[in-house]
Parts: sequence; structure tokens; C-alpha cells
Amino acid sequence: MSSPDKGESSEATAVLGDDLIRVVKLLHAVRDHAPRRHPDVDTSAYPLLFQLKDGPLRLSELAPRIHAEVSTVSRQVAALVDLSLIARGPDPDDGRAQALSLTPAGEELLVAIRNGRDRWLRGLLVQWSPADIETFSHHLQRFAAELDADLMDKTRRTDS
Amino acid sequence: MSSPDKGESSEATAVLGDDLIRVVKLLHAVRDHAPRRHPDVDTSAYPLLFQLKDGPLRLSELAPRIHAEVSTVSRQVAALVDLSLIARGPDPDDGRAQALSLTPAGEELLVAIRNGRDRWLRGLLVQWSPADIETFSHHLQRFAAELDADLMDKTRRTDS
DNA sequence: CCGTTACAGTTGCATGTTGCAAGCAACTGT
DNA sequence: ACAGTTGCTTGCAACATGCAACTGTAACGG
Repeated sequence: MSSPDKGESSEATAVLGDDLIRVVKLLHAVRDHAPRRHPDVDTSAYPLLFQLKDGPLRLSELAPRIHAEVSTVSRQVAALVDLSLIARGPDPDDGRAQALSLTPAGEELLVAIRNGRDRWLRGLLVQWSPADIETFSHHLQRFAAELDADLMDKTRRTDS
Repeated sequence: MSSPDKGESSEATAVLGDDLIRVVKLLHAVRDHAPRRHPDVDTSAYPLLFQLKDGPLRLSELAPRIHAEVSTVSRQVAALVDLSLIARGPDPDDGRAQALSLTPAGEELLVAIRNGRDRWLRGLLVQWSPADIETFSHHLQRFAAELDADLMDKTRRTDS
């Protein structure tokens, strides 16, 4: 504590870890102050909407993508269907399954959310140079890829 | 979608936002696969330990730092006291308050957690150049600062 | 010096979310 | 046609959390 051992080259990742956690915590806290785009839609529903952005998905496909249980997602989907934000379509290949897709209202909400977040981020980073933003974005993307691979590895090992 | 409108300078933050959320989600998911350093300590207790790293704190000081209610933290603290990971000391200035501090066992656990996370991160970033890690860390730190300021601003405005 | 108000922390209660397991319906292979 | 599997829903119980009421201590004013 008394002597800052900056000399250790291994320290880099340690401090990175601290900041990583700090950012996660902060983002979580900020989320509670974000303006509501829709009175009845909780932020926990956003990931669902985002996943459906690129086309219909089955429930069983949707659940693992948001790292949640099927039963949980089933309930969340039910709520969003009641709000007419997503629709259950028939799956062409399987009568049991359902093809979940965004309704026009759902897409609209998704755009509103994304725009709002974008506006907020832009305000947050006004003082950043475009190059810095670019680099940060690139690193973040790469980091996400590493995480994804790591997680894939870990889940595969557990499922064995 | 068909035409990649990279020309729009505003697009940069939008994609950054997506990746940001993606990383948060992934980190959350990875957390569940992290090895347990202590059988009875949940990951939700880690923030408490980290906050006490730099010296004793009152409960009322600790709670806002981890963005939680006093009552919740009170229970979490009670659990950790039972495990002898943190200790309640008397506050020199105020008999009602308590000075929470890490016990030796608590510090030991904290070090173990931090080391484990560091090892994991280092493995995750083996293919990154030290320079990239450095830059990423720096940007992350700066981003955390922006977030902090934003959050401070928002909470202050709400409390008014 | 004593009474009143303010503050630190704890606990009871109600609420909301989650995971597991059982159940139902539909598909697949023999 | 039948057995087993798969996709999804729902009942149940456990858990964490926030709010409000409570206990005990300190600070303030007469």
C-alpha cells in the first residue's frame, strides 16, 4: 500500500480489471436514470428486442443469446407480446415452435432506445477525438470477441 | 442495412453503445463461471470487500458507493461479519456508527479474487500487444470518469 | 441538566424475479 | 401406431431487494 509497485508489468491487466468492473457498475447505475422510452417496458426487455432485430428467432434460440433460462425468457416474451411489441408467428418447420419477431411498434421502440442511447453516448464523449472513439470502439469490439470465445469455451466444458 | 453507411460520423457511437452492452452482458455471464475463491461468499459481496480495501468505512458511506440501499448492505455486511471477513469496529467520533474494516482473512480473500481475475484477464488478452492493452485500459479509465461525472450530475438533479 | 429532535443501523413485511421441475402439445424414428 | 424427444408454459419455492417502522445514540435548545 505504501509503495506503489507500478514497476510490475503484470499490473496492467490488474488495473484494467478494476476499471472494467467499475465501468460495469457505473453503467448499471446509470441505467436506472435513463429515461423511459415506453412506460411498461423494463430495461430487462431491451436485450430481447435487440436480438430480434435481425430477424425472427425461436424462443429456444433467443434464451441462450441473452444468457438466461428458457422459462424466464418465456415470461418476458409473454409480457412483450401483450404489449404488442413482439409477435408470435408460426414456425414453418415445427408446429411446436414459434417464430418471434418484432412488430412495427417493437421496431419503433428499438430505434427510439438506440437513438436515445446514442444521443447520450455522444454527449458523454463530446470531448473525445473521433480517433479515440474509433480506437476505443475497436478495442471494445475485440475484447467482446475474446470474452465470447472464453465464455463459449467455459460453457462447452461445463456441458460435457 | 444493405448499404453500410460508414460515412455518417454519428454511427460510431451507436456501434460503440452496442458493443458496450455486449461486453457488460458477457462479463455478467462469465462471472457465473468464475471459480469460487470462498465457498460461502457470493460475487455480490465482492464490491463490499473492494470498497473496504483502502481503509475503514461506515455503513452509511459504504452503501452509496456500491449504489445500493442501506438496508441491503446491512444484511450483506452481517453475512460477511459472520464469516469473519470484515469486522465491525467502533467509530471514534460517533458511538452510533461503526467502522467496517477487512479482517486479515478478508484481505486475503480480496487478494485471491484480484489475482484470479488478473490471471484470467491475462489469459484472455495473450494475443494483445502491451500497447493495445495500455491504450484500452486508458480509454476505459477515461470512460469511467465520464460515466462517473454523468451519474453524479443525474443523481444530483434527482435529489434536488 | 433534561427533553426534544436528528441520525446510524437493524429488522419485519411485501413485492418482484428467478430457477427448477412438472406438464402439455407436437415432432421423429422405428 | 407407439415410444421417446423436443419446444414451450406454468406452478412452486427460494431469494434478493426496497420501504417503513423500530432501537439506540448523539446533538441541540431551553
